[in-house]
Amino acid sequence: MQSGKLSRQLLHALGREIVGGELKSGDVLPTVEALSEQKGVSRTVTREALKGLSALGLVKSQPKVGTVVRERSEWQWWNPDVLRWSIDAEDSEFLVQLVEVRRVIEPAAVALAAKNANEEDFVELRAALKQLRASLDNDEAWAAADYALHDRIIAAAHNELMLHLVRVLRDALMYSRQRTISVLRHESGQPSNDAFALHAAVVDAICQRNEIVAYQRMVDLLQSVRELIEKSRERGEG
Amino acid sequence: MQSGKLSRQLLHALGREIVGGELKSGDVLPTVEALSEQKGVSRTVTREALKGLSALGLVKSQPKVGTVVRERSEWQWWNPDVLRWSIDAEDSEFLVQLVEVRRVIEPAAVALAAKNANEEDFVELRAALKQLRASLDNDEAWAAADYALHDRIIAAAHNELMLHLVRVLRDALMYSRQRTISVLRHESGQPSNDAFALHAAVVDAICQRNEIVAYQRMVDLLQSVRELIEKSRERGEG
DNA sequence: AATTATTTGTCCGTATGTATG
DNA sequence: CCATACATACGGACAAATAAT
Repeated sequence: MQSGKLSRQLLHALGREIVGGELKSGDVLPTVEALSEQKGVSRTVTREALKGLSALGLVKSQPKVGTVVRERSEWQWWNPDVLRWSIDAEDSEFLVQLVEVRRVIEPAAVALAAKNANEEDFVELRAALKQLRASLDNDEAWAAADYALHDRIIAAAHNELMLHLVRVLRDALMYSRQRTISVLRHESGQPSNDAFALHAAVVDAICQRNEIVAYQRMVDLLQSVRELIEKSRERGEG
Repeated sequence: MQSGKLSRQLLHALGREIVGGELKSGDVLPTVEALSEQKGVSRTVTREALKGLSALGLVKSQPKVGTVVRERSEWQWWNPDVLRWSIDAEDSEFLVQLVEVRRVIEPAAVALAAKNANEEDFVELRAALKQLRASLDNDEAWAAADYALHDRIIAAAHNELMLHLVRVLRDALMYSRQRTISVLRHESGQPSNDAFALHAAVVDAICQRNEIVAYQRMVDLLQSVRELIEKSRERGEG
């Protein structure tokens, strides 16, 4: 019948219900038997789905009591699925928090890059910056070069944990922006000498291994992107 | 027979083998049949364990090919279990990265607190700071007050995602320090007027809503803690 | 291009452990 | 201490997918 992964489908369905708020903290899910019948799947599938929810901290299963939804504070927020379900829930407050976290995490990652970057990274960063400058006249090329540069910057931190964290964050933001197409066009800002200068300032600070300045320059950059997005919204493009 | 959760035990056993490096990227695990027999559990249990590993991004299962260990870049590093297994692996490089991430995340969280704290938070923060000052003559009370203050600071950021991130990070660090007892004694530094001043500077910056200064003051604080730990190690207490 | 072998994915009848009342 | 209800565990059978021949 379904294409493979029945348990994954059920996992996502239940995950969305919980994160979306249809099932609230303390609510008890139907028994494995009942759920299986409701969804038309076997107990094995249901059990695996509940196992998955349990691993994400969304529910807790106990004999006799059943499977209950846990507090939000117990959820594993930094799991990609949980993040996506949260975005799907269209909670504007959550989106604000997501953007907010990016605004402090990325500068922090840049500060780490300023600390850990080696000569090789400097070369790569300057090359990526050069590519960005060469893309001033092409929106698509600019977006690609912008993405590549940001990626290079994080990689220069030489920290697997930070790299993964920023990636999860970036993926979540990109997913959320698939919903507001007009913003997507501006996600990396418009090509301009000003925008380029902001990027160059970040790279310069890293190459000087100045953590504080690197942090501040990234804050400046994100701020400018934010202003561009807000302006485009004021013009009714949102 | 066994005490509940057989699948969880198997999940942890396999997780440790993978994260610990005994099973390397690309390695193929035994079939469900073989694993079940090896470990003396049913196929149901084995399947659930593999499902858990899959959810953590540690493995990928495909018909005919089997269950293969994925690249480190695919792992969900910010899952508490993955972090613990990584710490158990005794990879000194990983511990360095963990401490490093803390060194930039906590200041970032403080910067966020400086942005989002309200009057109520100011009152709470000043109270926590007062408590810290009152604990200058007692190591245990100091540690407790220090912990409470840091908690208050993060809470002032009013951001669920950041709160959870810092908590996961803190839990991981505390877990890793259960192994180096002597460091544990100094985890919050020694009570001193200098240490208190560093904390007060952080709180002051937050209350002035100065993100940059708050960030820098937290960097200073963590740096001083680091110096204390290093000194204690030089004295042969590590 | 088709067949086969292998392995995961799925289903379900049954048995056991455990906590509640 | 017993009865109940629920999760947990077992294992035999079948379906689906895919690599290799």
